[in-house]
Amino acid sequence: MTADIERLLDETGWQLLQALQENARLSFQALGQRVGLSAPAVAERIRRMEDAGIIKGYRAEIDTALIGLPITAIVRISTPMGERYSQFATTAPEIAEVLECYHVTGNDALVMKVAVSSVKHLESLIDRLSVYGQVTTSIVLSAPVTHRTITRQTLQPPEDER
Amino acid sequence: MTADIERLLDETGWQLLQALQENARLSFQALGQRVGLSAPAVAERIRRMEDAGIIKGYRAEIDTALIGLPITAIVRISTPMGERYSQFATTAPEIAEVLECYHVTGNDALVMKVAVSSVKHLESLIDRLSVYGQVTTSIVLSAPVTHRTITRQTLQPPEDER
DNA sequence: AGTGAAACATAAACGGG
DNA sequence: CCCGTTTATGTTTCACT
Repeated sequence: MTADIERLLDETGWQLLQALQENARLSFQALGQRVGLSAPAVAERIRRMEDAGIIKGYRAEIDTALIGLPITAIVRISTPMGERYSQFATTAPEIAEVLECYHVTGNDALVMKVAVSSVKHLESLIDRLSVYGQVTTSIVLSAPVTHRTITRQTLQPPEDER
Repeated sequence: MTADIERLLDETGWQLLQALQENARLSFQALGQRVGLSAPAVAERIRRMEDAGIIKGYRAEIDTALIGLPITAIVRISTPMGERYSQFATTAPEIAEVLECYHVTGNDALVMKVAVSSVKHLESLIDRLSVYGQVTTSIVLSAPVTHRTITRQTLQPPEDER
């Protein structure tokens, strides 16, 4: 963490980040009231956090189940893939059903979160993915945590665990 | 998908959803220009999508690596957990490092995405989690896809796969 | 469901401390 | 680095279609 970024993350910076994680459409004025700053001051701080790359963007969160994608699954692709990995890294973004994709250590080279409209749709997706390695599919039953808000606290493991 | 919701998801509705997934801070006026509607009309449509639950919220996306959480990992907890699962479902939201947590089918009862500040921090987290079952940890090396924008197309598997 | 205009609120730009 | 003011934009309400 550069000194540059550390300077932005004082108490006020964290309060702004937290507020924007909870509701990204809050006005600068509303944000200012929460943190005790004027709207222009807030606007400047947020612009700097955007420029520094701390804030990567603002996104509406959509209920996939409600709009016709009732099944969410975690799909892992294991098997040594060799050069097929770099190929997959470029094709993954083109598979519409893949909401998230991670290249990870360990036996499973790839872990993905996917959303599909039916079991048949899931089957066809698995077929398409099995070209790249052995596919393991786990259907999501429930999600106790979806998008945890990151706070200053998240960074602070207990004293003896840093 | 109820008829109620289907009515909101015409061409314009999808365009608005897409725009808000890309930039949740766009003004109603700016959105209106994109979709060829007046600002009040856009405000109404969005309010209805919020009320229907299609839009669950608006969140700032934070770069975890930049703010002191350089390690992201996918953690799975396997092992039959029996009644310990329901216990975990309530404690998971209290573990600050857990960004997402899913209860899934298959051998691994739980899949989580976590962010930590160091290897030592990761170790301590794994220790805390191992109470609930056998823990498998995969460190994220890269993320070819992080938050895919859901479009109408996502819903439309090829003809013979519906 | 959508428009256009008016009243109101918020944002951006700029100067001052 | 923050505040306050001014000018430009954006939001909301409402009468009308």
